[in-house]
Amino acid sequence: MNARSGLPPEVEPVASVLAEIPLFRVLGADGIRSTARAGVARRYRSGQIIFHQGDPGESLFVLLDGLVKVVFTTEHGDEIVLNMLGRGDTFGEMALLDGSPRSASIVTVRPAWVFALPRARLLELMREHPGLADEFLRMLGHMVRRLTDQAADLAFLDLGGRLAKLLLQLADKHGQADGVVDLPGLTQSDLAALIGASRPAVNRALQSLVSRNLISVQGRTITLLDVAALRKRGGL
Amino acid sequence: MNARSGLPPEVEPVASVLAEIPLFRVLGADGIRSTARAGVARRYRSGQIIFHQGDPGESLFVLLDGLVKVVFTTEHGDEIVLNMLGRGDTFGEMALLDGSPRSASIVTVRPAWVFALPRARLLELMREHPGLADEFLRMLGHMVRRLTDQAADLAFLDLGGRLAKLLLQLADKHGQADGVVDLPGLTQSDLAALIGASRPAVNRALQSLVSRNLISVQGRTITLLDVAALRKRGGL
DNA sequence: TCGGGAATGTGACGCAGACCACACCTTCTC
DNA sequence: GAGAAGGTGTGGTCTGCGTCACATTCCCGA
Repeated sequence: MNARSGLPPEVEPVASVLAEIPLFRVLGADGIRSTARAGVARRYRSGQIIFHQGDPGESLFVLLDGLVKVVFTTEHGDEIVLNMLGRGDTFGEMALLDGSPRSASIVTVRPAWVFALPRARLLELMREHPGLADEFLRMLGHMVRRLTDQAADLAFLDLGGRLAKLLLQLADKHGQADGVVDLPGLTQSDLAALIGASRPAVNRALQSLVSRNLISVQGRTITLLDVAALRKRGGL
Repeated sequence: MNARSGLPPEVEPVASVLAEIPLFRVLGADGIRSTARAGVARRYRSGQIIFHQGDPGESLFVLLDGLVKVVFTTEHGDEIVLNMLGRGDTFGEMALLDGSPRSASIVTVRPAWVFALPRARLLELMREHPGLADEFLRMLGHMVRRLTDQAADLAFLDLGGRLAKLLLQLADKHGQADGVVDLPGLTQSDLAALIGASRPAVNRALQSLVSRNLISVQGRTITLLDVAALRKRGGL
C-alpha cells in the first residue's frame, strides 16, 4: 500500500489549512468545515505518484503540505516538469472541467499531505457558493498565463536565462525570505525538466552563475546572492 | 478609423454563425438570437489589430469569419504566435475571467468579421444558462492542454518536427479536405513565430519536406502529400 | 557504520539552428 | 503599369547545448 488512509477524518487540521487558501476562503468557516468533511486526506512519501497522466480523474486535490511536481510525459517517454506545487496549491483541476483523463502526473518530491475532494462535491459547493466558481476561473486564467509564459521562455530565453528565471520563481514560491532555496529532493534533473534542458547543461549553467557570484550552492541548497542580476539574466 | 461600425445590427446573420458554435448552441435558438442582439459585429481588414496585449478587456470575441493570429509579445519585442483562429473560434476569454489586461494581441491575417459580447452580458447569459458556463470551462481546459502540448513540443521536438506537426494542425483546422493548406496572408515569418524558430530556418525546413515529397509548395499554398510521414516526423 | 546507487561535476565532440547578408521575386499601392 | 515594400530562397559563420562518457561525491538504507 502506497498511502495511509486518511481515517479517522482529521477534519480540524484539514479545515485550518483550507482556510489559508484563497480559493476556499470564499466558503466561509462553515463551508470550509463541511468541505473538509466531504473529502479524504492522505499522506504520501517522497517519490510516490499521486496520480498518473491518463488516469480517469474524479477529484480535485489540495496539497495541504509538502512538495510535488507536475510531470507531463510524451509518448516517447520524455518528461517535462510543468510546475512545482507547495502547501495550499491545488491540482487535478483539469480533468474536472471536462471529465477527460488526467493531463499530467503528480509525483511527490517531499513527503506530502494531500486532500482529495470528489468532483460531485465540488460542483455542489460551486452551486451553493458562486464565488467559488469565480475563484476557480481566476485560477485557470492564472494557469493559462503561466503556460503562455513558459512557452515564450522556451522560445526566446537561452538555458541560462530560463534557469535564472526558474530560481527566482522557486525562491519566491517555495524559498525562504532571504533568497535561500532549499528544496530537499529537488535534483538537478528536476531543474532540467523544468526548463526543458539536459541535466549536464543545467549543472554547467549553475556553475556559471556561481562563478559570477549570482548564486551560491552548498549541497542541495541554493542561495540567491544577486537578485537584480538574476532578474536581468532571466529577461525581467 | 480602422473598423466600420457594426450598425445596423445584422442580427440574423450573426445568429446563424453563432448557432454553428458548440459554445453557444446550449443557449437554444432564442438565446442565440438575444445574444446576437447583445453584442456588436465589426469587420476588419488584413493586418489590423483587434486588441493589444495589455489593453483592458471587457468583451468576449467571436470570430464570425476570417482568420486571426494570437500574438504574445515579450518585453523585448520578440513575438510568438500562440494560435491561429478561424470561423467560429472565440478569443479574449482570458481577460474576462479575472478582469486582468489582455494577455495577448489579436491580429487579423485575413479580413475578419468579429462579434464582441460585453462581459456583463456574458455573465448574465451564464447565470441563465448554466450549460454555457460548463462549455466555457471545457474550452479553457482545452486551451490549457494545447498550451501544455506547445511547451512540450518546444522542449522535445526539433524544428522540422514542430513544423510538420504545425502543418498537420493547420490542415486539420483551417485547410481543405484534401490536405491543401492555402492560407493567404500567412507568411513564413508567421509559421516561424508559431513554432518558435527563425524565418530562414523555417524556409529550409519546408524545402527539406518538399525534397522528401512530404509536402508541395506553390506560392503560399502548401499541400500535404504524405500525412503519415508528417505525423511521424511530428512525433505522433 | 558501511556499502552501493544515485546525484553531481567535467571533458570532448558534433550539429542544429540562430544570426547576418544578400539576391530574386511577388504583391500591393498609387 | 511602374515603383516600392515586403516575402522568399540560400549561403556562410558561429555557438549553445545535446549526447556520450567518466570520475567523484553524496546520501540513504540495511
